[in-house]
Amino acid sequence: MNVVTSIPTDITPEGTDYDTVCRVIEMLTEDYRDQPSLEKIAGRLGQSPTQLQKTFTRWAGLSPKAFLQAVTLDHAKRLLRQEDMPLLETSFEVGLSGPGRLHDLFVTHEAMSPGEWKARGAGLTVRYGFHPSPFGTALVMITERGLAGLAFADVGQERASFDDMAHRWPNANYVEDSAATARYAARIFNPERWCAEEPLRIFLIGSDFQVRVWQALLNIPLGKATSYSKIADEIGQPTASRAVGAAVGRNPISFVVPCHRALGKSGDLTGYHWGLTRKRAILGWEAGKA
DNA sequence: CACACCGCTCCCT
DNA sequence: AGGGAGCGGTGTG
Repeated sequence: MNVVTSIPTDITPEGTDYDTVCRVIEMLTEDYRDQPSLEKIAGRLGQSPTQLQKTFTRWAGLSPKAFLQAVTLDHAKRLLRQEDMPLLETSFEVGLSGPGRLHDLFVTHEAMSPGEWKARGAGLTVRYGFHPSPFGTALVMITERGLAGLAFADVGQERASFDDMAHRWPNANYVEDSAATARYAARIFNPERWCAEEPLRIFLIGSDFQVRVWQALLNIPLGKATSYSKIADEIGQPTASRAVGAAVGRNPISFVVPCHRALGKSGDLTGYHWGLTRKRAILGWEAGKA
């Protein structure tokens, strides 16, 4: 791997909307037993309920109350119960990932060949950059064949996020190019720029099994969710739900490949590579877009 | 080959 | 609610 000279720190200003949302989520999950009221939460943040309302509206077009509802276990269970989940398109052909995604980010996907996968990124040039997002700092990685990586970093953890990603394709050549990646970030996190006519090109770098799991994730519409066991069914390996979980956890293109829409069968969130709080935030944000 | 490690699930207190 | 067993893919040696 090339030596990396440019890892910015602390590019996201403190006191952002996401920061506030995170703290609300954390308060709520800490003492979920005695559900603190909105007034109490606002008070603990040193804000008025009205201010909190404004923050959520700016962030996701959602009231705090609607957001809280969207991230409860009950709501997750309802998401899992729905029957209209599209079936997985089993072919590896390039094409739209699924029908009927009116408000969702459209993508076309291309997967690495098994030979390329074994090379662990040899001969691949990856350009990367850090950008602010509704969910904290995002690390965007692109190749000539499309978007290959999207990671998140907590404040001051930019280097750790980069290492996490770079170790996945250790033989690739990494070049800082935030001018190029900024265009991707701007589009990915702005729903007004999601359109079917010009789908976002993504490049799935993973094993055969992993790519099949990630393709299944692409079929989950915005505002919905599925379970690890359902994904296992869809890819034709109904007893492999645990392996599915591991593969979901290795998804290199967070958010765009919606691994946050995979939940435990009971509706538990069970895990997220970039932190459970972030998974809740993304699901809540999407509830405001669905 | 043999492990150990995982964003799982099910069954049993 | 929490523990244990069995599950399949992957990385390491």
